[in-house]
Amino acid sequence: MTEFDFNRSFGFVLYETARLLSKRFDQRSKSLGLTRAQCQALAYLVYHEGINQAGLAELLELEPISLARLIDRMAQAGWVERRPDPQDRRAWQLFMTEKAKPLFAEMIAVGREVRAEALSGFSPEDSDRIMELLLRARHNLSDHTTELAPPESSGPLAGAAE
Amino acid sequence: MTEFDFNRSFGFVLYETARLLSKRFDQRSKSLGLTRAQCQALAYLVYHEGINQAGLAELLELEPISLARLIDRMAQAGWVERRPDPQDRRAWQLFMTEKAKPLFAEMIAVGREVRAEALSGFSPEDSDRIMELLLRARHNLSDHTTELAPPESSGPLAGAAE
DNA sequence: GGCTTATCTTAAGCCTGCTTATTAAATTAG
DNA sequence: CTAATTTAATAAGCAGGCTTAAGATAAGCC
Repeated sequence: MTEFDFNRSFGFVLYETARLLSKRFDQRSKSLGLTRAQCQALAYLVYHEGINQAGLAELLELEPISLARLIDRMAQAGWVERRPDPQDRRAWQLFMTEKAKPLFAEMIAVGREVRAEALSGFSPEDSDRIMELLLRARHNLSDHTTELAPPESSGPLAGAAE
Repeated sequence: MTEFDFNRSFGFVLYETARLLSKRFDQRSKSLGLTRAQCQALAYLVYHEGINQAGLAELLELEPISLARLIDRMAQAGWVERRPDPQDRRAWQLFMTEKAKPLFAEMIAVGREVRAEALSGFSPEDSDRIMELLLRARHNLSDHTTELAPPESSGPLAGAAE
């Protein structure tokens, strides 16, 4: 009779793996002054300048209030600027500051290092496979599961996704 | 020229998937009065009665202080009891209370539901594969990467891992 | 116009995790 | 035995999630 092997419980394994990876990212990115969550928010913001908080929260799939406080800290640190939306007095338009722009190369390098550590010993096929399977799982858990995956679109950081 | 597709960045995808799944678990387990993290701690505790906090933190791969406050809340709620270790006056021995024991079946059911949602549309091979790949990644990110995976051991909840 | 509903943001309060640092006790070195 | 080191637990302070609820504005309907 084998133990309920929580060490092999899907949810626990997934959550721990993500937490350990996030911890590694934060350790390595500490010199940047940006956390993993802030990097992610900035990453989306680059391609959606002027988006409001509700829209960015939608992209990041987190609650608007969670994003609001993330933006609070980033605005405080000078990475992000809030400008009033001239069309909608309830909303802010969000912009990266010039100060934040030089950080992209470093963010990408940190991401690459952490990914390499996590996927050490993975064949290219294994790496592709885990991404594919995670994307499917994320899609299943998403609130808007009817939407399609976003198409490859143009931008200044071609092929950098890891 | 394709965008840096953060939507396909390994770390971001992994983290989001885990967060969405954890959110689902907490939504469904709210009636239990236990969060995902508390369920996980209890799950390990069942098979390690009398373990101290440092040991349990090691099993869960989180920092001792993180576990200490988790245990604070669980002791407060009456799920866990701290008893002084007669051999070591620094340490507590941790025990599940009787009150907590009936919750296991429900915890497992919630885990099963959430897993089914996440892995909807996955073939059995896909399900096995994502677990295997996640376990390898977690092992790579673990602090004690030299240790082997734990063997199948005996216990009262055979084959329940999902 | 006026009412109702929906949307954007934030407040309050909570849980979970981290880093850093402290205290107390056990263990080891000399 | 004593001193130095290690270990168990906790304190303080912070980031980042959540739920629930509120305020302000926009949009839609009559």
